[in-house]
Amino acid sequence: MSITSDLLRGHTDTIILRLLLNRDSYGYEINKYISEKTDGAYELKEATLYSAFRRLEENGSISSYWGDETTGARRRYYSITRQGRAVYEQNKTDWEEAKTILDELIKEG
Amino acid sequence: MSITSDLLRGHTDTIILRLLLNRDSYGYEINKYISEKTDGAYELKEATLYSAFRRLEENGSISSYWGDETTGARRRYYSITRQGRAVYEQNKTDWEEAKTILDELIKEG
DNA sequence: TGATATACCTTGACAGACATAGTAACTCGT
DNA sequence: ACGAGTTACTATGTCTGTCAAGGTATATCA
Repeated sequence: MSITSDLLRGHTDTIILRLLLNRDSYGYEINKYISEKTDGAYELKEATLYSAFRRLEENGSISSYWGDETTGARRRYYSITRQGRAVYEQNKTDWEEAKTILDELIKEG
Repeated sequence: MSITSDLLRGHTDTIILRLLLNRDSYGYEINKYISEKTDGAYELKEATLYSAFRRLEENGSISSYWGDETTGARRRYYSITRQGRAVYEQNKTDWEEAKTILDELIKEG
C-alpha cells in the first residue's frame, strides 16, 4: 500500500527540513531514507525532491555545497539555515493545526 | 490563526463527502459550516468549493438538484451517492495513512 | 560488455486552490 | 424607498507543487 505525494502536498519542504536538522545530507540519500523509513509507502519523485531543494534554497531555508567525493558520483550537500529552522518550526505547527482541523471535520458521530 | 487550504490540498473532497453523509446540503451552507466548525481557522474559497462539486459530480461521487425555494436565492443541493460513500471511506483511510507517515517522518528524537 | 546502483538535472504537463469578477434575490436600518 | 449587507451560485484565468519523461555521468559486479 502506498499513498500519493499529493496527499501530503505542501509538506515536502517540512520533511526535508526535518531530516536536515540532524545533519547535512544530499538528494539521493534523503530519498532513500524517506522510502526506507516508510517501508516504501511514501516515495518522493526525483523531480519533486530537486525542485523542493531549489525552492528551499531560493527562500533561504537551506544552503548547499558540492561534496569532495574522491570516488563515485558527485554529491550536492544541503544544510539547514537558521532561517530554515524557523520555517520548520512554523511548518510543524501548521501541520498540527491542519491535522486537528481535518480530523475534526471528518470525525463521525 | 488560520491555515491555508493548500496544507489540506486534496482533502477538500473528503470534507465535502463527510458532510453529505449526514444529509443533502448546498454550497453556501457547507462553506459556513466548515468556517464555523473550525472557528474561522479554515475556510474554503468559493471557487475551490464549487470546482470540487464539479469534480465530484463528474466522477459520480455526488449528484445534484435544484431546491424548490419559494423565497430567497435558488440553491443547488448535493447528495452523496453510493459510489461517493466508497470514495469517502477510501479517502479516510488514505488520510489516516498520510498522517502516520508524515508524523513518523518529522517526529524528533 | 552490459546491467544495476549511485547521483544529479531539465523540460513540460497537470490538477487543485486561488483571485477576481459577475449575476440575482432577499433583509434590514434609516 | 434607498443602500448596504447577506444569501447563493457561476465563470475565467493564474499560480504552485508534483509528476512523467528524458538526459548526464561514475562505479560495481556478473
